[in-house]
Amino acid sequence: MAPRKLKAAEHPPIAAPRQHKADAKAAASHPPARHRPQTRIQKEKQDIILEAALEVFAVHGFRGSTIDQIAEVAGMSKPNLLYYFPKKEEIHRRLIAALLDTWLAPLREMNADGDPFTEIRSYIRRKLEMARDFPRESRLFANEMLQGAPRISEMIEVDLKGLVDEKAKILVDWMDRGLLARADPYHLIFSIWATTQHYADFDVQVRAVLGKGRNGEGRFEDAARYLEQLFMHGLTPRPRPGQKT
Amino acid sequence: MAPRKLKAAEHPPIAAPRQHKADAKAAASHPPARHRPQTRIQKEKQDIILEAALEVFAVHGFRGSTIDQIAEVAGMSKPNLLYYFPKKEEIHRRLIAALLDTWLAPLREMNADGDPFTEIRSYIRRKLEMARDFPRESRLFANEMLQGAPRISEMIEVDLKGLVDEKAKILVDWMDRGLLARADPYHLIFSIWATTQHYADFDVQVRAVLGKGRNGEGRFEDAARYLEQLFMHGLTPRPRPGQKT
DNA sequence: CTAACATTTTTCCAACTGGTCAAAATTTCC
DNA sequence: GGAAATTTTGACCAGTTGGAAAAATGTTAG
Repeated sequence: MAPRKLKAAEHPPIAAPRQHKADAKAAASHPPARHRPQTRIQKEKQDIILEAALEVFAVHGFRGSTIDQIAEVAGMSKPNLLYYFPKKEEIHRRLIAALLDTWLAPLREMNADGDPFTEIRSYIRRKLEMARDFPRESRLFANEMLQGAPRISEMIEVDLKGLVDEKAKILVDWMDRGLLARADPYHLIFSIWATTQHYADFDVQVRAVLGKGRNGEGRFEDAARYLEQLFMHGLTPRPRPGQKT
Repeated sequence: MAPRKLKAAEHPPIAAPRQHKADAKAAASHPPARHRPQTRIQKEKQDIILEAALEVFAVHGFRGSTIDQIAEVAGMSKPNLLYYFPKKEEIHRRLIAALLDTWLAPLREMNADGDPFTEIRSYIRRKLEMARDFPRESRLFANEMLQGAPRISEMIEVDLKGLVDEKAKILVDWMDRGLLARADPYHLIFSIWATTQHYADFDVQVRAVLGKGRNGEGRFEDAARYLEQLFMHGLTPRPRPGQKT
């Protein structure tokens, strides 16, 4: 199939919080979720706050961001914001929780039954689309990693590692069947993460280097083309002398 | 030649400040550099401070770091620290200035007269060594980028862009001569930056995914091997049907 | 030794920070 | 319409933050 070009993907509210299974001490949030689970208005306001928080946290990190900043971006007073999220940490936690899920979705889609190159190409494109369409999410994630992931160590050690282990197996299987050049599957995945997220996290640098020219929109297309070439050629199996089968 | 393994590179004091050409208002620093340029002791203390600041800034970013933290790591009182660097921003500025220079050194070494693959392989290895030996510097840089490079926009728009433009020309020349697969030289450089720096900036993630096994030391070796393969194969010129010459 | 200078510590401060609380304004429900 | 519940605001607070001032403590050259 023709490589579908990086189209403007629908912008799902990536930051939308989702209830995580809290059974016992029924949700620690103050006024919301006491008798009735969620008011329509409450959810709206919370989303506005999370949106604003994403904007701020993505740039300044957790410690570098202030509730006042977030409140201002959200267009409400600080006490009012604190009415919905009694703790600064709670906002951050909600953002991160929602993020990781969405962030790993593209990798989850990598299908063992598909053609390796089609799958990998699709994965790269999806990741690149996410870097383009959700740069703030990417930066939030990067910020967290830079700080040593103090707030999500468990998540990356379980959910993320689990998923990567699973997909690494698929890659190795493809390699075993000679459909893909033999290479370290983990580092292969790392390299896809790195090259795609780079365009979100280091956007300023990319823009600066490419100059003020017509790169404004073209850079993601160019990146897609380049990365596709790099990985497709780089991972094409080549019969080497002294290899069995 | 046999691929020299990633050896423990000498640890040059990357953070060592260097006087930048300030001619007029002779250096804004308070007590230092008034009559005599620099006392031996002053330089020592400044280096200790810069070291500590690197440690802190690299993790928490500019806004998220406090002078108290830096002072504590440096083993001195806050006012004492402020005696050497009257402004928090000044510390950061010095770090960044020294950093960018060192950071671009590997790229500067890429030699137009060398063999393309040797040059690129060396570049990748050097960058990977830097990610391994100077992760804090890498994170400091990443932090600055994430924030939109407010303090170094000029540097990246001039020095960095200039250097990349120059090296991109070399790459294109190699491609023209059929020594290297045709590809966007800018995105080629980006991909090397991304894949190598990833091991410093996302170290926690890399460690978590690779598991608690024997990866502790091996991951940089594995990464080097993998990246070498990816880029060497990915950039090998292949005569395609319908291509002139 | 001691005056001149360099360094360090103590004290202090105004602005900012995350967060509380009760009163006021608004919305919801009957 | 009005009582009850929800949302918003203003005043406030204790701890932190970047930084200033000045006194106290070295250090060094004559």
